[in-house]
Amino acid sequence: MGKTSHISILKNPNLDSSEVAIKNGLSQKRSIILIGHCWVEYNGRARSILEPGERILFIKADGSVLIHRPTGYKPVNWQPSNCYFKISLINDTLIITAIRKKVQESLKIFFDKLFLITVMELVDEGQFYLHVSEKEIQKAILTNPDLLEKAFQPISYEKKIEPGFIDIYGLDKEGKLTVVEIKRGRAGKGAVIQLAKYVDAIRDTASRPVRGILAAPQIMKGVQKMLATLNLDYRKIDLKKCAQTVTFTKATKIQDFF
Amino acid sequence: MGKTSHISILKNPNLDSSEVAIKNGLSQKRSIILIGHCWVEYNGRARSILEPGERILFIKADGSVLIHRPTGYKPVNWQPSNCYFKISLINDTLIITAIRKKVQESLKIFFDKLFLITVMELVDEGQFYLHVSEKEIQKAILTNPDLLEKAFQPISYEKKIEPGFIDIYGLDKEGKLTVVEIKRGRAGKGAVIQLAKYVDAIRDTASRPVRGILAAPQIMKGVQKMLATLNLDYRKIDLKKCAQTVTFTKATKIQDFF
DNA sequence: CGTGCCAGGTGCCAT
DNA sequence: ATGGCACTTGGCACG
Repeated sequence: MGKTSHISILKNPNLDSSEVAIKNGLSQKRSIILIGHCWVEYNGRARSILEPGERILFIKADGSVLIHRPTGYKPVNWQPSNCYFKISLINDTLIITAIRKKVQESLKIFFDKLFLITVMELVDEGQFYLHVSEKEIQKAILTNPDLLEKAFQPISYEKKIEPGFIDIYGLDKEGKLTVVEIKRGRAGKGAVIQLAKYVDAIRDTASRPVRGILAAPQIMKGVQKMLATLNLDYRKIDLKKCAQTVTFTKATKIQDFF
Repeated sequence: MGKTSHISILKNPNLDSSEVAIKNGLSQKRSIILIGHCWVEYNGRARSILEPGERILFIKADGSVLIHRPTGYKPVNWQPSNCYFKISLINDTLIITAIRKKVQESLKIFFDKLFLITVMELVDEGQFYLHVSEKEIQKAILTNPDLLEKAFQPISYEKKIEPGFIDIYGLDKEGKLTVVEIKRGRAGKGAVIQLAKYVDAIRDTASRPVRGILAAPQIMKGVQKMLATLNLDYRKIDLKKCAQTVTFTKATKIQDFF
């Protein structure tokens, strides 16, 4: 048993001491990494079976579970946070059951050999910032409407109407009611359909002319024609300019623009 | 430095020896777990910054990368398999860069303190089986059409028409053309819209009566009414029976049914 | 809680 | 590569 500042390690533990270590770790809300030979059963929205092999089991302090094979960036089995655990040792097999009760789901991991147990308490207060999401494009356009179109005037955003939410709602330079649908990637037919629905809905309620703009950095093949048919517009969005417009700080909230 | 069958461990290593251990591990195609204090930059389809904190970095033998914070089932940053690495030690900071060249994306992890390095070679030949996906419901209905409706006769599946693909296409016991849309979970409005589109499309081309069936284990509130309005049917699917119908082997392919 | 929709979505399979 | 769509999707926001 080695111990660093806040990490405990067990090398080649027997299953009895493993059981104790895991139970202690869980009760103390530590994160736990188990490396060993195991097999897995999942039952819930679907069902799965993973045959025996050497894997890494990762249980986080918040009760999320990941099982990783030696390849692939995605876990082979998992359980989102807030599940509770049952640990038992039956017939030389250590059984870890992770249960989620909201959606009746259970994950059972059976270990017959453990190579390494790491129990740790990690301190992580760092903020995570993701830039140029759809929300940030929205924010950028609200901050600087010229990014969309000269003299565009936003009225509101995330406006609720029957089919869903309108990304941005405003007036164009002619003063015509305008519905803007934002896509952060290459916009496809789906985006056009969504926009058309919103335009129709607004036209019904407002009973005056309504423009529809698809705002995206790129559109897929055929989308331009589809837009033309439906009498909708496309405005190319410059992600770099959006990124520059949106401040590099998290502090400014979108609400601050109104 | 401790060593088990195929796991090497370094506790509280200095950055110099860490650099060596990581480079060796990578060149030997091992999986590596680093636990330490780090910050992260991601640049690619989007951009992100993760401020300093204690995390787990997991590099797999196939060149995939995961960075996990102490909470949340998803990695905060990642990189899919087959990326290549650059390791450098600059100003008491160990910098690990994981680069994917297909889609120009890079992930940079900066460590100023490492608590634990684990380098391992995992052997995992076990098969993974997943059951009762939408595909398997489809397979089950094709095998035993009574699971959908008495005397239903499938004609084809994944039939391509203008708006997309029809899950199952066939004749009901009256010989009427029938479009089946399958949902593996609780079907919502979206599923009804999808089904309606397909029914309309088929009606246009076939110019004879067409039935539409929504096949799902459950439907959401209001969907029944929506179906009634659009003159579409709902057939409840019994997932247990589907699971029994579909053999518990991975070998059988859906093509074998035609 | 359900409903809607985005995601660095990912993954699979089709043309 | 591009397109269409499911996913144990997860996650957030909002009525």
